[in-house]
Amino acid sequence: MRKNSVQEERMKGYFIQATKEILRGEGLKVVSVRNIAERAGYSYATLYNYFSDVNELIFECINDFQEECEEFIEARTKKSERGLNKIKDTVIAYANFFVQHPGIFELFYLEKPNDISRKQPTLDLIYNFIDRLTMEEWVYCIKNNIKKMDEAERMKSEIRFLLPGMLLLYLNRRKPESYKQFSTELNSQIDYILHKE
Amino acid sequence: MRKNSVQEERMKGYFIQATKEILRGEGLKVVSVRNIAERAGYSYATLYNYFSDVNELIFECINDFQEECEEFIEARTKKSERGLNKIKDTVIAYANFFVQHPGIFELFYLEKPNDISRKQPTLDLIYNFIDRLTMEEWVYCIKNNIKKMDEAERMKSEIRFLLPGMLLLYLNRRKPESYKQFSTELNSQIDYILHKE
DNA sequence: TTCAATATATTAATATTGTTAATTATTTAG
DNA sequence: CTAAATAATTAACAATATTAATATATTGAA
Repeated sequence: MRKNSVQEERMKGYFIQATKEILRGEGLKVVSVRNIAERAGYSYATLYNYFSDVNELIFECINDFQEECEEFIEARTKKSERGLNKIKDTVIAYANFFVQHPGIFELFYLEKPNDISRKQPTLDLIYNFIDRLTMEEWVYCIKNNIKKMDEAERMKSEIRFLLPGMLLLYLNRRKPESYKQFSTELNSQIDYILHKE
Repeated sequence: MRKNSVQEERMKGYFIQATKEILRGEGLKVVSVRNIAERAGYSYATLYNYFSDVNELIFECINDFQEECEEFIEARTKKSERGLNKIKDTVIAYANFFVQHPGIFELFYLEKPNDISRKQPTLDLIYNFIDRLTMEEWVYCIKNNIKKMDEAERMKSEIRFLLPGMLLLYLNRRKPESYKQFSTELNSQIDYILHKE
């Protein structure tokens, strides 16, 4: 048996890479076993030597995309003033990442795993993602008495639901219809959430 | 040509009825042309004499389901105290409707129409649904000086995004994991949105 | 009423999907 | 260098949506 050899990991990587390219470019509906395999340079059946099914492969992309998203956000919030400002910028950058990559939004929030229980750790990662991204700044806010602990928790919750809600309606339902409107609405929602006390 | 005869509408109704049954029961992934046609008592190809494709048929169910949802909510808010209380009860009933019918949630928020522009009126209906359901009470609140107009608008916006956000995470990502937690979280979110001034 | 014209429904066929089985090619051990 | 193990490919299957070809009703006029 080969079992977790470097070659196996390399092969998996080829398929994951191919899947990621399709997701980033054409989106979830274009992802297919034959499509992935062709892009990876292998036969479609070969894929099944490395993944139990196509759904497992698709979900393996989530980790990579989270890193990518994190880098995207970091690059856009490096110069942000610490505290609430940085939190706001992070949330906006987060939304913009998915607006630019709707296929990745589909993967994160819409696609259902075949076996939801086996994928729960991944689903946890998604759920806690925005919390993780803003955690440092929340700690900063509390330490500097900008917000109290329970206020911060409240706000984190609101943001946790606001983001997927707005993105779902905008990306999947064209509501609001223009990016400009979406952006304005998001801005106003965040300001409101963060500034009330 | 038959063009919009009563018979044509009746035939359409059979297929819509069948689709609705499947959506309500097994959910979107079980909906298929052959499945629908069998339940309607016709051949699968017959369906194409009445709908351009299966996606159009699926979207035709939305109107019916909105009525159904409305009745569901009315039955559960009839005795609610007017004003903010009734708004809160409406929002909770709205969420519960979709928790009980996750297939209808998929249809309303997740399924993408083939031609999004042709279906925009339907998407508008979905987007404005919760606003429509609560409109009367908001008017009441403003008239009785319980809330100011701009406050009310703000709150409507928040609810408009909160609901799909929470439902998406709960129904599609099992977050939070239990209905009890979901319910508690929703309650707390609504209280917070409605009571701050 | 009967026969053509029309309208409607059905079966057959096509092109995709995911997945598994059977087969071929390649690598590895002795 | 051959035999065994491993890996990759082609073939095949079942299910999907949709279209084309065919069969069956229905209708309107003689």
